[in-house]
Amino acid sequence: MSALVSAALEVVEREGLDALSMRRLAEQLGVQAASLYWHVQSKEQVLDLLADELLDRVRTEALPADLDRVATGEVAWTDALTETAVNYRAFLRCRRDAARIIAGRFVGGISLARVLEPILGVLRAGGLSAHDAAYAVYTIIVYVQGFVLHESSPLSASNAEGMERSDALRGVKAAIGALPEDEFPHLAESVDALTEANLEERFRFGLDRLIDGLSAHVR
Amino acid sequence: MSALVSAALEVVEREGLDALSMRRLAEQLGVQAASLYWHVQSKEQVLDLLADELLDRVRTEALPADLDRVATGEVAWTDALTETAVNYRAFLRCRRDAARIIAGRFVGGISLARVLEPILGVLRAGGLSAHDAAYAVYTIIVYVQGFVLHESSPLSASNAEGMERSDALRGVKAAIGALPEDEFPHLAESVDALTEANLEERFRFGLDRLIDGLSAHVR
DNA sequence: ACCTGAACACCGTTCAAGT
DNA sequence: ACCTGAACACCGTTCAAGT
Repeated sequence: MSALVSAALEVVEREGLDALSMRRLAEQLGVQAASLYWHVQSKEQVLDLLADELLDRVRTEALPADLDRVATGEVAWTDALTETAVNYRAFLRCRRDAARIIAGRFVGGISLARVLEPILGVLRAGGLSAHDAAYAVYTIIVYVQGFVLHESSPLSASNAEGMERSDALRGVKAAIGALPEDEFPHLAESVDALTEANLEERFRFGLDRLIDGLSAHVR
Repeated sequence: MSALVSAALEVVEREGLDALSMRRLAEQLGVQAASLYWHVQSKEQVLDLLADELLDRVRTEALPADLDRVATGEVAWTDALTETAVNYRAFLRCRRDAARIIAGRFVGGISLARVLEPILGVLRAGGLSAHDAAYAVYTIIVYVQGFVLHESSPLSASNAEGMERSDALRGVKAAIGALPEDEFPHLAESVDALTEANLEERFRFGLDRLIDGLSAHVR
């Protein structure tokens, strides 16, 4: 990994993606901002390199080790797929702003290929056609990235001025509670589930439904 | 709708979200940038207002008119849900940068409540518990937003220099084709489905699997 | 081959001052 | 109640010039 990418990664990890400017990145490298343009074409390209590096870490850190044991019948393909998605979410959650960096752009490089290949293998072993496996892996990725993007998105400025996320959610809950119940009967019933702070269960619910649906599609 | 919000919406529609600066917005209103801060606390708040306005339009423009005919048994809940998701995607696709604006922040206001209420009604009529209906609507929203975010995301700077999206995809396809086939056998089989330019069918595939899974969960 | 200094055309935000 | 002018501390990017 180039010094530039590792410096960029360090800035993002310590100060967040919004703090990553060409000037800040140059400072991290002990160099002037203008110098970066000898190594790189634009800030966009820095973000591409960052996304590619993160994708590489997805492969080494988030892909379960036993994906190849699906083809041998030792592991159920639905379980392998679930574990992959759960690990991917965990990865995106723990590396600062990783979801924003990866989801915001489409880098069709070798790193993506290396991530997709084993997952496609799991789906093929599960009995999906090459066509459906492509669609399925895309769907899973979109769901996981969309979920993490949502759960780590800033709350609206109005209800988030330096607040804890859970406090802000309590505010939303209170606001829903104050709505006329005859106009919003279903919302009133579902408010607790909608404003839970722990999204673990919610993630699993959607993922399980999705994989159930894929499983039913094979039969 | 306030003049400020409608001006902001106009700038976004004509020049894109990236062109929306406080200075550009002020110009649109025939005023100095500093003046905006009498009406609004920050740019963040402008984006919140924008998201809220768009959510209001989701309700009036994207929610199917016959959602209440699910409760009477005239319309199948799965069909109503599918139509809602399809319409929502179409809405996000046709209003410039709407996905980025809405997905990027969580505005727990009345506009969101008005969107969620009828969808929750559909799910409740379909037999889901209040708890599961909450999870299900969240899952659908995450999937649709994640999908549109992905399909309208910029391609990496390296393969998108002023290129058409379809040309860039052809480039990705060629790159995958050049990979050693013994190392990437599944990718080689799935490359066509992965690099299709038309995402209509792909969207429906994931959505159908998801709603199938929800449907199976009820029984 | 790699870096600097200086500049250009921008940002979001604040604040005293105006009407 | 609403707006301006000027300023502050930033941006990404270019380019001649340095070593």
